[in-house]
Amino acid sequence: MDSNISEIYSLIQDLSWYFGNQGFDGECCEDLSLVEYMALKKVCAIKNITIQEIGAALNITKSGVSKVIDRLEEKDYVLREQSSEDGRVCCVKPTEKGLNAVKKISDRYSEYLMEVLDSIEKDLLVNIRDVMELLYKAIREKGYIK
Amino acid sequence: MDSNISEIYSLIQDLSWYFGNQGFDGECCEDLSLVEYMALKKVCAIKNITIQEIGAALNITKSGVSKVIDRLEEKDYVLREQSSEDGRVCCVKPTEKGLNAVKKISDRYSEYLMEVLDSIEKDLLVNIRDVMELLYKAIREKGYIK
DNA sequence: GATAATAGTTGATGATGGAAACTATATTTG
DNA sequence: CAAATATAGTTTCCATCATCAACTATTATC
Repeated sequence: MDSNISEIYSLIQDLSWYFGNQGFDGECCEDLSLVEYMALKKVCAIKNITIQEIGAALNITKSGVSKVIDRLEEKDYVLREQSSEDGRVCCVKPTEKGLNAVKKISDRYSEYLMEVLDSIEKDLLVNIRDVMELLYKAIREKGYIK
Repeated sequence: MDSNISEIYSLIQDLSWYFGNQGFDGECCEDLSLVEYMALKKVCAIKNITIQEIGAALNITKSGVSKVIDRLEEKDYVLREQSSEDGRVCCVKPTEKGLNAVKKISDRYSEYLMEVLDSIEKDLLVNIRDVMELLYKAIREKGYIK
C-alpha cells in the first residue's frame, strides 16, 4: 500500500469532517441543514431536476429526498411542479430565495476559504484547484464506496 | 472573489459529501457510524484522550461525545478509565478490537482510493498529498467556520 | 382494458446530537 | 478546614432526520 494513498485518504476524511455536518453550522447557512443545502445546490444547478435524480446525486433514498424537498418547499426555497411529459414525475425548481441563498452561502464559504488560503501563492492556488478537481472527478467516476 | 477559491470550495464540499455520512456505509465499516469511527480514530491516535478532547477535535458537545463513547464501549471498541490524576476525568482507550477496526476501515478506504487514483502518476500523487495536507493544516488552524 | 412498472408520498421506527439539569470530584476562598 | 465555586462527565428530555414498507397516482405493456 502506497503510504501516500493512506495519507491522502486520512486527509480527505478529516477535511470532510470540517465541511460535513459538524462544520456546517446553522448560523452561517440561513435555516438550512447540510443535506437541504446540498439538495438545493442540485436543484439550482440542474434544470427541472427530479426527486430521484437528487437522490442519486446525493446517495439518499427517494423517501428521504421527498422529505428534504418538503422542508425546502415549506421554507420557500424551491417549488414542486408536475412534469408535463410524465405525470408521475415531480420537477423541482429553485425560487428566487433559493437561488439567492445558494449564492450567499457559497460566498460565505468562499470567503472563509479565502481567509484560510490567504498566504498561499496564486499559482499554488491553481494547483490546489486542479488537484481537487482531479480527485473529485476520479471519485465521482468510481462511485460511492461500497 | 478569486474564482479558483469558489471552485475549490465547491469541490471540497462535494468531495466531503462522498466521504461524509452519505458515503460512509455500514457495510464496509463493521457496525460503526461515521461519528463513531471518527471518535475511535481519535481514541487510537491520542493516548488517554478525554471526553472533552474528543469533543473539541470533532466539534461536538461533551454530551454528544459521552453517548458516542457509550456506544463504542458497548460494542467493545473502547474502554473508559478514571484518570488517576483527576478523578473527574475519564480517559478513553482503544481495545484490541478498536485498533483492528480502525486499521481495517482505513485499509478499506485506502484501497478504494487506490483504485480511484490508479492511473495517476507517482509524482502527481505526492503533489496531491502535499496539497491536501496544506489545505487541511490551513483549515485546522483557522478553526471551524462560524 | 387488465396487469405490471414507475415516481413520489406517507407513517412508523430508529439513530443520534444538543440543552440543561444532575452527580462526582477538585479547587478556591474566607 | 468547611463552604462555595468550578469542572468533567452523565443523563433526561427533546428535536431532527433518514430509512423501510406500504400506499397513491400515473404510465407502459400485453
